[in-house]
Amino acid sequence: MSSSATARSAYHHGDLRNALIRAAAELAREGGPRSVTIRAAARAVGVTPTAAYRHFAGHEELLEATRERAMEQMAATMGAEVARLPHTDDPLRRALRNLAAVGLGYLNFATAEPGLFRTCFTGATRGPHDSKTMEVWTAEPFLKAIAVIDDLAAIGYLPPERRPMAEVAIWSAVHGLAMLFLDGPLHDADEQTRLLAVERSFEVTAVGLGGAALAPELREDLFAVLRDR
Amino acid sequence: MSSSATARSAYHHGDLRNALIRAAAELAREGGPRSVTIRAAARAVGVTPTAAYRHFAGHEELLEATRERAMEQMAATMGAEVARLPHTDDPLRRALRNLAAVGLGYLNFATAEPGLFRTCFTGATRGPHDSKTMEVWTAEPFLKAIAVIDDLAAIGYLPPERRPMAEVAIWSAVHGLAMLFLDGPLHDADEQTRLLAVERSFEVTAVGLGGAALAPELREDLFAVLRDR
DNA sequence: TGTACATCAGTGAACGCGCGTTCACTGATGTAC
DNA sequence: TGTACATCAGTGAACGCGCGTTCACTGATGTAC
Repeated sequence: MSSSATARSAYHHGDLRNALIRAAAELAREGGPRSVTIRAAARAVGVTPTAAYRHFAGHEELLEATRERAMEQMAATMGAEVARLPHTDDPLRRALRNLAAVGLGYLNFATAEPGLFRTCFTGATRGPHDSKTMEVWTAEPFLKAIAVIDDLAAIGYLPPERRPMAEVAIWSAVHGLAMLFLDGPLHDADEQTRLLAVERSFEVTAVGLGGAALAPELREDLFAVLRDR
Repeated sequence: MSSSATARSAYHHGDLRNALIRAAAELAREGGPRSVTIRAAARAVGVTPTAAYRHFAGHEELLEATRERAMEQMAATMGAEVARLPHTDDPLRRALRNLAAVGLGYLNFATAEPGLFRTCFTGATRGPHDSKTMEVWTAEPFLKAIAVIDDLAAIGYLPPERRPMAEVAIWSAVHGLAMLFLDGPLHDADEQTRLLAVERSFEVTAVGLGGAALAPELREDLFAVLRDR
């Protein structure tokens, strides 16, 4: 019985580290990264602050674990958006739909979970040469985006001379849009205005990458993906 | 003598409100918006924290004044970048150069003064219907950008059906790029990589807005603006 | 021109807050014999 | 199978910190007469 996860004694929690991370993520969800404190997390779990120091070196380590958890949830949202895409045999259409879905998932996560979204981008860069910095690109959400871009390159939509920094252009557009929704002038915009902003941003990016206007029929197909949130 | 600004008594400061804002801006410059506190600003000026309450209702009001000051400095950086543009009679070239210069000024400010840059986007949105929200668009930096876009529309580069949300697309691209430099994977990138990122982002946005590839000669002219930081 | 006095702009001390972190400790667990 | 004991994972109290804010106060200023 003592080894059972459900019937643990009150004194020995049994899974305190994960419980603290979960509590911290909930704090982040409600109040952003600033709300993530050792004391608050311990309080939520019903444990003494000191107990947390058995599992984390300090506050920063708890925050980092919370950040990773938030990243995972963001990747899941993005993945879900891609997964519900209708099937098509047209590789260009598929690649562009994927691009739209990935970006849409990013935006949906940002607006649905602003606290977690902000936590994703907190304390990522510490000292001048912290290894965390480059990790951002290797986090799951970004790997998803890069895979889509590779597809666009593979089918020739993105010619080799325009391949470099394509991820930067795409991520900038999407992340900047998210900031406009969260902290900027689009904060109180209605659904229609936001949709228009998403459509135009996506079109500008897609056209800018491809180098020519989208075929009207393709354009409509992609807008349909964006509308179907 | 008592009315002289230089020979004020030690007891009566004479310009404490502005002195506190200046001190707060310096704190923001060094440590971002989180470093802006009433106590620290008062300390820097050499005055009791209580004295600040003669000039500000509380901490939030000081932070807001600091934010406005940071915005002004950002607008000045952008304006300087536009001002040093070489003259040309070609209206399209001029409009696109202006766009490049405005964006470049934004990026230069972000990388040169990250603390102030972050302060610009802090606490901008309070409650659900705070009037501050919409003010972001009417702040000087954004008015500069909108004026440039209006020029692009006036000369026909931006046809009416693509005019809506053009400022969103542009601001997103530039702001997102700034975030990549500040907190993202481009944080430790060398000058050449950053320049490439700026060039590609600018090109993608310009092409996406215009709907067709840039003439090679025009493209080179704009890249020259970006290189000449 | 001189002076009484209202007003203005500061001081100094204190409050309560939540935080990160450390200390000596104790109850629970599981293993060696 | 039973028990002594090392180890593990918590408790409870306390520390110092900087913060926002308030209180009763006092020194400086300038204006009415």
